[in-house]
Amino acid sequence: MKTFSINSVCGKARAGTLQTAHGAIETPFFMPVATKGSVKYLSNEEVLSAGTDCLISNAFILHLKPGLEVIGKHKGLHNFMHWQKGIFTDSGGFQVLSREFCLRLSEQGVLFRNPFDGKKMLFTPEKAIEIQSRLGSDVAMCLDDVPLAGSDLKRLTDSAERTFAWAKRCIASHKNKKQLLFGISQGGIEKKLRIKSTEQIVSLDFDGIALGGLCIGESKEKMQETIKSAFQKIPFEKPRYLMGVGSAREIIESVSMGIDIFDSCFPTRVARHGLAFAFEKNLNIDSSKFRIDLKPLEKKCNCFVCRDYSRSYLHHLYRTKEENAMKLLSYHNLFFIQGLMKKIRTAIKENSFKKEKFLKEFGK
RNA sequence: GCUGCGAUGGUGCAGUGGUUAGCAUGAAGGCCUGUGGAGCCUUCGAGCCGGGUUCGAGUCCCGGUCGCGGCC
Repeated sequence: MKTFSINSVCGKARAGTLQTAHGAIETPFFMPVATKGSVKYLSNEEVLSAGTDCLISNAFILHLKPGLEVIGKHKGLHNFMHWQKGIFTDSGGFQVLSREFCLRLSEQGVLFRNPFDGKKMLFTPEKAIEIQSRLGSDVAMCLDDVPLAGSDLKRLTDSAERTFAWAKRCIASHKNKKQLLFGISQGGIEKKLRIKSTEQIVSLDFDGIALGGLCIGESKEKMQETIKSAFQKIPFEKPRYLMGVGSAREIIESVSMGIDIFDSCFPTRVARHGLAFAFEKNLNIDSSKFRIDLKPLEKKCNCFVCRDYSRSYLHHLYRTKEENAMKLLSYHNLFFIQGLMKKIRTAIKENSFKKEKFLKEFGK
């Protein structure tokens, strides 16, 4: 059965559906990040009502805590977190390589220290696949080697080669028929390397192709150039996933180039730092200019936060460090981005998607 | 009435007789993009008043004002 079908094309932008074990998900879509099985400050009911069809959780983090035994008792992550729509799992490459965990990186895998018991453990591509299979996510991601922004050519080359080697091991050990598996291309913003890496990943017949190691500090222009060069090698019919992108502007730009899937902690993280998305200009609710402002965050937004609460109240909650401020702002930002995605899908289907129009409306 | 202590950015504190007086918080602005839970950056903003000692005082001395405490 075909897992991905493209139903409409508008320029390079496409709208389609990704078939998963938990239903079809319309593309392009955005996934909020639920690393530990929860989008920070939001209940899953709220995540759903904000317009979310799919979220992304983290295999590496979840296998450390609560562990597969606990989640296994629930027969998988969907039941454990009571979320019956789509779930991607990130392998954990992004985390395990951080200074906090990583002891040594080798061809075999990543030697890391488990912070909960201090034990040294080896995280391998096979392990990443096994964990994700047992979590029962709809889409598993390969373990990849994510270089830091600004890495030199040698590091980028190593990372791309290791990612390819690991991708082969991931695909060889992936037996879960109900679960899709996406490969990840690396290569930073080095055009040749990125093209080569993408070519290698594409050669392995994954269910989807992700672009990794982007939007981590490089310029937006470089990121776009990189996406364009990678796209020379990704077949039209494959779902294309740009990892880590979540601002309205970058989403619009990327959709117009043909990206189908996004994930990012951006909307919810900036919410926790007091930034509320809006059409004219994003607003920092911390600013005292909102002390007495009876308007909603965004008058054209239909979310319950904008319907029910004033900027003044949200400013007060934020200033007094009430957790509700985090929740309400997170909800609004997620609703805002999911509203954008819905509008994008509709526009593509109606063949009226215009990047400039969307940027004017949403992009700051 | 006597006496002790104190007085430093809006707020709470630090400090040394000697360059641009620190820190926290606050205010203004910016950032955050495959998240270990409220982070990061830039800027703004001050020594109660009046005398004196000294080359030089926020710092030492005298007087005053205000605040807190004690005593009669």
